[in-house]
Amino acid sequence: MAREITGVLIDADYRQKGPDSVIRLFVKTPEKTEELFDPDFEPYFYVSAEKNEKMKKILLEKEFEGVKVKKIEIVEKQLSPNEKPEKLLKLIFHATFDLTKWRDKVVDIEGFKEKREYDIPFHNRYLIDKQLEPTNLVKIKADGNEVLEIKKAGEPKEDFTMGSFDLETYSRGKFSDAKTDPILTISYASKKTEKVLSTKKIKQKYVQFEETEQKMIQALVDEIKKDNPDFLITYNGDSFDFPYLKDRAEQFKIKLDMGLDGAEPKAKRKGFGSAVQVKGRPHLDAFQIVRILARFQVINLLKYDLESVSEALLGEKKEKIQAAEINQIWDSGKDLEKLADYNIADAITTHKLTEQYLPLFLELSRLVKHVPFDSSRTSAGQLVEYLLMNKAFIEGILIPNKPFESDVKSRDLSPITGGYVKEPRPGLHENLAVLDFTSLHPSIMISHNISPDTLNCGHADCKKKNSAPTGDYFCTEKKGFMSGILEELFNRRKKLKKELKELKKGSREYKLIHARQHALKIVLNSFYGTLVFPRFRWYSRECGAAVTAWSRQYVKMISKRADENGFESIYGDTDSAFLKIPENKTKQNVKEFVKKINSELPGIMNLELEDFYKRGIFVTKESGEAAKKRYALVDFKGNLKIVGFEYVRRDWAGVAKETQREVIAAILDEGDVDKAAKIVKEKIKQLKDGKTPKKDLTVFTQIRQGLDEYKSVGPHIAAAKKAVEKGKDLDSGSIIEYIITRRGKSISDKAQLAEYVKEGDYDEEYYISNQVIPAVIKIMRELGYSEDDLNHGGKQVDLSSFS
DNA sequence: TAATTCGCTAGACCGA
DNA sequence: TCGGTCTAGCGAA
Repeated sequence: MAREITGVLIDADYRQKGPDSVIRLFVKTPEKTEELFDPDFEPYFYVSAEKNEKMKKILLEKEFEGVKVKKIEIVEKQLSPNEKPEKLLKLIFHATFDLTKWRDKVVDIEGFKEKREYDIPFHNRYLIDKQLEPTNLVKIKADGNEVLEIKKAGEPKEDFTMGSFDLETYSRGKFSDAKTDPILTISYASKKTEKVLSTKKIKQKYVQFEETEQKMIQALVDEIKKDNPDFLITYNGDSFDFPYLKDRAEQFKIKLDMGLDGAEPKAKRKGFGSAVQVKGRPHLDAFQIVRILARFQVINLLKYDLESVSEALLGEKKEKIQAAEINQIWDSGKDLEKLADYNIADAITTHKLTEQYLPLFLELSRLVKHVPFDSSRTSAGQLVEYLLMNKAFIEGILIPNKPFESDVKSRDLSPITGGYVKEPRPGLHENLAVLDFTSLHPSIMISHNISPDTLNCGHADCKKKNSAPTGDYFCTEKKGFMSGILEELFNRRKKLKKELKELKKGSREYKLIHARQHALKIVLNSFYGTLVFPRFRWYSRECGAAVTAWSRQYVKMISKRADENGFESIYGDTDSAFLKIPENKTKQNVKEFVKKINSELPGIMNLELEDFYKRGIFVTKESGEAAKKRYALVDFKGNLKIVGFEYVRRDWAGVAKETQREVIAAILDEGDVDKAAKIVKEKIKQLKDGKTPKKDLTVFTQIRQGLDEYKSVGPHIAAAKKAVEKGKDLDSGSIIEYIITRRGKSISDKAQLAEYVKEGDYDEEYYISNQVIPAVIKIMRELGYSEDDLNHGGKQVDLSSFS
């Protein structure tokens, strides 16, 4: 009996049914989430040959490791945007692993020219070919659970539900080992319930006592099934909670059938690590989400444990309980309440965190046709690649292959020249205006129609009108494949931003549209970088080089024009110009200047007045040249903007960073150099007196290689190695928090993990000479102070003589 | 199988 | 013990 289903497409994968790989969909309807199969969709890839008919005959007979092709169609496709459609073979298979076998062997057949689209994951292939948008509605005609017809059907009105869980484990040795160490408590949180399962009795109302660990794990599974959330959320569940839970469950022979079809969580290789999938009830790892946000520079934190993230993103302070303390609480049976509170807080925080960012990832899913499981673990490359793959499919153009390793290597060896950074005029400046280009790289690509397929089109007119400073030029007659999609995305975002102004902040609609434009922003900003990413399918060195060459030309032009117009251009970095407004010029003059420039810029390119500033300082390096990418500004409301300096770096001690900030504030905002000197002297005195607290002495540095791979062992590596000997679990990726103590010869010798250091145990000489003084001296020097002046006597300098 | 290049700085390393 | 060079990390855009 045929029936019609309308619901939200929440997940997609495939199952093996006999010889066939069959697409499986999870569709959430108002009643329940349905598991459906689409048996009509088959794995395929393309082959072009010298003689198609002949090749077809040969291949139909062929058998590789006992596997034959299911059927072969002859289709017409463009091999690239500029080529005429031509005939080629579409090899269709029963199963994905048949395809995998064939794609390697088929290259050896005589007459073979090329293979294409042989490495698109089956579920993604399906979503593209059927033009479906995960997390949006689909309308399905089905016979039982078999899909007869499926198409997209707009946006859902309902929000998704989430359930998060978190484990607390015992550590018999140095750290928890699932082979021997039990799970102590498990928290679970959703909109409907908050509870902690525990094998010890704890008095809070939300704690549910279970006699054994086995029963506790079973209770978690039951809880998830009962609560039935759309998504399952963890913080670092990909690497810790799920692998641990699976290991323990196996030992107790418990089936973790928390998936919708009764399936157990399954680890899947993904990027550098692995991701854990729960079928039909997608598992989203909030830690992965946070990492992506960090990569896209949506957030920037000292470290990414749940406590730091909670405070920074939710504004909620959360106390961390160390593994040793968990053991102690458990063994003594004292303070079990504290452990339960901690455990439930983890689940609740994880839930809130995901709630905040889920809309963004849902929009990314819709935009690039990724299931949420994938979009929540994506990369810039993937986002752009899938957008282009989708466009290629729609236009009947074949997707380019991924490059060979040899190509990747050679591409790696010839980087392009990047943006232009003007050497600043060092010193203190008054009355500044900062101008910058809005979305410089995308706007250049759109305005100059930069795309691999418009490159050097052969038209004399295009060469005359649209040549990059590199000598390459781009077609002005035909819209480019890449620049075309960029323009479309750009216009969509522009429209959304306009809509946003009409909406009430905080409303559901506002959040939705905001997330949508944010998703577009992330993708728009990713295009240029992928162009020169060696593994990118649409890599084009010429296009990338043209973008930056034009960017250098434009930013230099602004600087020059500013000078010609009676301003003084003092600095600029990639897309900006810093102007000093002289006595005889006004803010209005700056605005007029910007307007004039904009009337001359091509296409959608736009110069923006970022802001006016009362004062700014640029400093001199040891070499005597002015330092780029380091400056501080103060606006007319007294707000400081500190860029590049130690203050914004996590690998400097808080005492140095804070002193630097206060010095900058005294000088820029109050114009009081002597106050700045006093601040420094006071901090030095505190250091000498041993009064500076640990937290202001801690330096954060990430380990970025294996501990044994380092040629040069810096303080963070030395501290980490010592800690590993004591049993800490530290490796590539860990962020080391260390302090320079008094014991040892070199700085590395003296470095110890902050958690092992007692208050007051620090090398004050190091913190004075290697932290505080270097952080402030460059700034003070611009105003006539020397290191001696700071360490010893006072010196009176009048600020007015420097401005 | 993590988008790019430009730039600054500290501290180890190494040979004289 | 010194001074130059190299390794390493992080930030700007």
